[in-house]
Amino acid sequence: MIVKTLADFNLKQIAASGQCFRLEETAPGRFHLLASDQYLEILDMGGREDTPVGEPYRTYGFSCTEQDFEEFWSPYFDLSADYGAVKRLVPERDRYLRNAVSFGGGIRILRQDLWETMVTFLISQQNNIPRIRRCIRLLCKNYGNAVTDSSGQIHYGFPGPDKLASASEDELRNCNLGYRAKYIQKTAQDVSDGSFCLESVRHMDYPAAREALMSCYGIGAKVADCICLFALHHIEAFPIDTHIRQVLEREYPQGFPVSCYNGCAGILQQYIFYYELFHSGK
DNA sequence: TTTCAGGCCTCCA
DNA sequence: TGGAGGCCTGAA
Repeated sequence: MIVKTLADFNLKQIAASGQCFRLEETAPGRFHLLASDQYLEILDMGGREDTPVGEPYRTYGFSCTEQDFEEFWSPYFDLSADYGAVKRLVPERDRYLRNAVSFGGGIRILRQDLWETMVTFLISQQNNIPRIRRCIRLLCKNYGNAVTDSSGQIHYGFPGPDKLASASEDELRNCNLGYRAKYIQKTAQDVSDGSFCLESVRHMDYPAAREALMSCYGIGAKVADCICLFALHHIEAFPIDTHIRQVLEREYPQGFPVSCYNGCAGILQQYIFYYELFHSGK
C-alpha cells in the first residue's frame, strides 16, 4: 500500500457525487473501485476540511504500486488539475455557489473509460443510484472478466462492446435493465460492428462529441453531457437533470453564468449537484 | 397504493 | 415540430 496526502480530494464526496457507480464505500473509510479491468482498494486515513475555501486535504492509502498510481490512477483521479483555481472563479456575491463549493470541495471529475461511461449513464436514466449499482454489478458478473484481488476475492471487470453485442435483449433484461436493455444492445452492436467509432469520438471537441453521442439509440442531451464530462473530460459540459433544473429555476432564474467559468462549468455543476443532494441545512 | 427517480423514444396532432 | 404518453422497477 502506498500513502498519499492530496489537496481538494475527498473520495467519500466523489463516490456520493454519482459520477462513478463502481466506486463504493464498503465500510467507514474503506473504498473499493473498479475501472475497466483495474481494481483498487483505498483507505481514508483522515484529513482537514476546515481550511479556507478550496484547500481541504486528506491522506489516503492506495493498494497499488507507485508506478501504477502515477501511470493510471493519478490521471484517472485528475490529480494534476488545480481545482482551487476553479473554485476561486466563483465570485463572493454568489453565496449559493460559494456554499456549494465549500461543501463539496473534495470532488474531482474522474477520467473514466468511454464505453463504460456510455453504458452506465444509459442505465442511469429514470433510475436511482442503488438500482444503477445493482444493474452494473449484474452486467459485469454476467459478461465481464473476473479480477482477483490480493485477498483472493473475485471482482468483475466491465464487459466490452463485443461481449454485450453478443447478448440478446432478453438476456440483458435479466440484468434488471428494463426498457434500457434495448438501448444498450443496439449501442453495443453499433460499436462492435464499427458503425459508431469510440476512438474518433475521443478526439472530437465537445460540440462534435455531444452530437455524435446523441446519434446513439437511447442517448439524449443529458446522458451525452454526462459522458462528455465524466469520460471525455470536456469540463465545459453542464448536464441538466431534474435536480439541476430545479436549482437553476430557484437560484439562477436569469440563467447560470456559464461564461464566467472559463470553460469549466461542468466542475461547478458537480459541486451544485452534490450540495443539493446532501446539504440538509438549507 | 401512488409517486418518482440523475430520460429517451415514439406517436400523433 | 412540439407535446403527451409509455417504459422497467423498487424505494419511500
